[in-house]
Amino acid sequence: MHQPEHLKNAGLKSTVPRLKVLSLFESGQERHMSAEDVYKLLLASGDDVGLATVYRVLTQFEQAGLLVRHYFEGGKSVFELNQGKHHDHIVCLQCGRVEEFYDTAIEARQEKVAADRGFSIRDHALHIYADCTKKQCPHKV
Amino acid sequence: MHQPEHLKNAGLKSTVPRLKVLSLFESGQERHMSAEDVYKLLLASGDDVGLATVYRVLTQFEQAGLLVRHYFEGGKSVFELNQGKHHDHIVCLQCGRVEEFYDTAIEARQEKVAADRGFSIRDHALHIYADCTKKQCPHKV
DNA sequence: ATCGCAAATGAGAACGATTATCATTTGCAT
DNA sequence: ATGCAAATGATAATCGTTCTCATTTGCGAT
Repeated sequence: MHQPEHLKNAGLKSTVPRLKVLSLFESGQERHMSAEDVYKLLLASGDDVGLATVYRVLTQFEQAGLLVRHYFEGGKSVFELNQGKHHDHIVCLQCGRVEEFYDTAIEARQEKVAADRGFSIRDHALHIYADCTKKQCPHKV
Repeated sequence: MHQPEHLKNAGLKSTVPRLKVLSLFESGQERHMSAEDVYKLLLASGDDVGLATVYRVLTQFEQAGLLVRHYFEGGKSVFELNQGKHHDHIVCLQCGRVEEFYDTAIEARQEKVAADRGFSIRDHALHIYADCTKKQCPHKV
C-alpha cells in the first residue's frame, strides 16, 4: 500500500475519499473514467463519497500530476493515471473504447510545424475517431 | 449574393436568421466562432435572432456540411466555414487565437497507426496548445 | 397577389456537466 | 487528547446547450 506516499509527495493530505479515488484508478480495471464513472463505481462498491468531492479530488490529482485529463468529444472529460509517457488516443465510435498509441514521427512533425510558425508547444491532443474493423470490438462497453 | 443557393443546395429553406448567420461566417472577419460569439455579433450589428435559433442553425449547417465544428478544451464548441480542405489547429494559449495547418506526414502516419490497429478513421482532431513566441502575438483577442 | 400549412423562430424552461457555498466533519501537528 | 485549518457532503448555482410550445414566416398552389 503506497498510495499515502503518492498523496504526500503531491502535497495532499491523505484522506479517505482521496485514497478511494486513487486506488480505483490504480486497480486498473478501468483506465479512462469520467467523474460520473468514478462516482458510480465508488457507490457501487459501498464507499460513499459525495459527487462534489469526486470532482474536487480529480481536479487536484490532475494538478498534482497524478492523473491526466482528456477532453473527448461529447463534453465530459475523462481521466487516466499519469504514467509519465505521453500518448494519443483512438476512440472507437462503435463501443466507445479508448486505445492508446504513440508515434514518434507524428510527435516530431508536430514540433516542426509549431516551430515553423513561431510557437512553442505546451500541450497537444490528438484524437482519432474511428470504426473498429476487427470482430473483437465489443460494440458495447 | 449566392447564399440562398448554398442553403438550397443543402436542402434548407432560406430564412432570415440562416442568411444572417451564413453571411457572418462568409464575411471572414472572424473565422472561428462559438454559438455565443455568433449570437453577440449579430445582436451587435442590430440583427436580432434568438440564441436558440443560433444553436439550431449552427447544428444544421454542420450537418449540411457548410460549417465544421471543433471541440477545443474548455467545453464550448467553435465553428468555422467548411472550405473542403481538412486542417488541424494550433491554439495560442496567450491570446486564444487559432492558426490552421496541414501536414501530409502527420496525416499519413495517422492512417498507418489506425490501420495497424484495425481501425478505419472516421474523423480526427489534432489540437496543439502553444505559446506564441513571436512579438506580434496580440496577447488579447 | 393571396392562401394555407408545414417548417422555422423566439422566449423561456429544462438539462447535463461542473463549480461554488457553507455548515459539519476529519486529519494531523501539538 | 485537543484545536484548528483543511476537507467533505448536500445543495444551490452556473454554463453551455437542447427542448417545448405558442407564434410567425417562407413558399408552393391557387
